[in-house]
Amino acid sequence: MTPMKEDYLKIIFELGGSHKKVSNKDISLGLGIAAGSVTEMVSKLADEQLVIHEPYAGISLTPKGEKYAAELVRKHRLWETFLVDKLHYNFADVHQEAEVLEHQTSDRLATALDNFLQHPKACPHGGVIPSASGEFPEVSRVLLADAKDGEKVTLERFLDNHELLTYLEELKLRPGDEVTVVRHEPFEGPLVIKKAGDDQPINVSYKASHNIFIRADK
Amino acid sequence: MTPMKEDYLKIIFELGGSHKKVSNKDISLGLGIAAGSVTEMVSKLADEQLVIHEPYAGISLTPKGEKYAAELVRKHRLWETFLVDKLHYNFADVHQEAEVLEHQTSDRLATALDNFLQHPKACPHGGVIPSASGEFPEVSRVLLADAKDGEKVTLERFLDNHELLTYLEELKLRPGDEVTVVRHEPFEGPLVIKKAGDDQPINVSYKASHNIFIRADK
DNA sequence: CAAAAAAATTAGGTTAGCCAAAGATCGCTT
DNA sequence: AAGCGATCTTTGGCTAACCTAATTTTTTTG
Repeated sequence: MTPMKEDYLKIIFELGGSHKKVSNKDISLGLGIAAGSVTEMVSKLADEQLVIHEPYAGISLTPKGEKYAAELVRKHRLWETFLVDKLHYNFADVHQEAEVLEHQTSDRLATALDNFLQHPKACPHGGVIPSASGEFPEVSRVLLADAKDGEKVTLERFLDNHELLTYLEELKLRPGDEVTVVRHEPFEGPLVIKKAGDDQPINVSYKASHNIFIRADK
Repeated sequence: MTPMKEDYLKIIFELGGSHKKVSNKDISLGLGIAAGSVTEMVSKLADEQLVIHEPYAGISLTPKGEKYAAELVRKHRLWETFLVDKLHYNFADVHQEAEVLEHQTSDRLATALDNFLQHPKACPHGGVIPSASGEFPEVSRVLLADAKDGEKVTLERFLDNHELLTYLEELKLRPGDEVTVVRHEPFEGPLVIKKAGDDQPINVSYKASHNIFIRADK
């Protein structure tokens, strides 16, 4: 298994999990790799029984592929937690470091890290950390962008992207925050929200609102 | 810079430092790569001014190459220290993990690790950790094997080899230990030593005594 | 000191992963 | 239901590292 194959598995996992099929284009855009190259790599992963590829229809992980991807996500998020909790990195900056370390992390090292960090449940931007055997609880796939005006929701998880996290750090938004959706501005304009207990509304860019997952407050 | 180029720099550093020229064959054997491939890679490194290659004569590091190699050694040894001190790895097992992590370690991460570890001077088996700028003090090249009977010395550094380190761990010997040499058994027999404050003598195999560097106690 | 042995270099070929561009397929809109 | 645009696959080509085999240079030795 090479780092690039691992990146493909991870992005399929993140974009679709086991349920949803992912398109070639999603992967192409997500990894910044030409569509033709994606087709080629996906067919290699299919040969290894890690994904199922139905040409023109979509790509999804096999159970084996999903387990592998979850272990990678686990390693990634353990590193992020380490960097923030122990090395005092700021939470927007950990992704790049973790992105390369995850590919070089043995299972033994992941276990040792997990012990050292005292078995964290989630990484700094809200992603659940899968177990050593690749199990992970169901997670929200509902976008902030899709919340109705007036709805009250909790921010669960931010996509792990440097610009996004920097932006959200500036807006003082963190996983776990409770917010009320005020309105959706037209023409891909910002989403206006209010943090619980806060008077000032916050404008969240259209793009950012598609990179934040929420859980509806009961 | 790719991981493989880094491995070439490191082995040239370890086999020859700045003083000695290293042969194509040394590198070929050390990395397990065919001689022809070594020639090819060395000429790329020469293009980048990291090594000087005089065909048929030998290969040596430029100051730039030496600095780069020392930074890699620094990263390697910081990881080893982390694994032993924080993750409670046993000191014979850290080399392989560090070997891969070192290539994925940004300068920023190395600095953060160094702070977290409180600026260790040496790795778990006694190797000096170069500074962030690639400087490193002169190091003992005196073998335990060459100490005189009755001499009192400090163990400074063990070669980074898994079998050796496992053996020394069983003997409960560590860098920094003060020992008195009792006698050299003949016919490549063991070296008998006593640890300071210990009554039991310890037998150190002939071969191991040639892989341990010492500093004479004043 | 020439011939054989050893070491290094050059040459030709492979694989993994990438790209751009051409060609195939799908599906939406009219 | 037909065409057009979007998406996907195929094709041909590139680069980094590797290999083996052939050749060249250096060193050793009879």
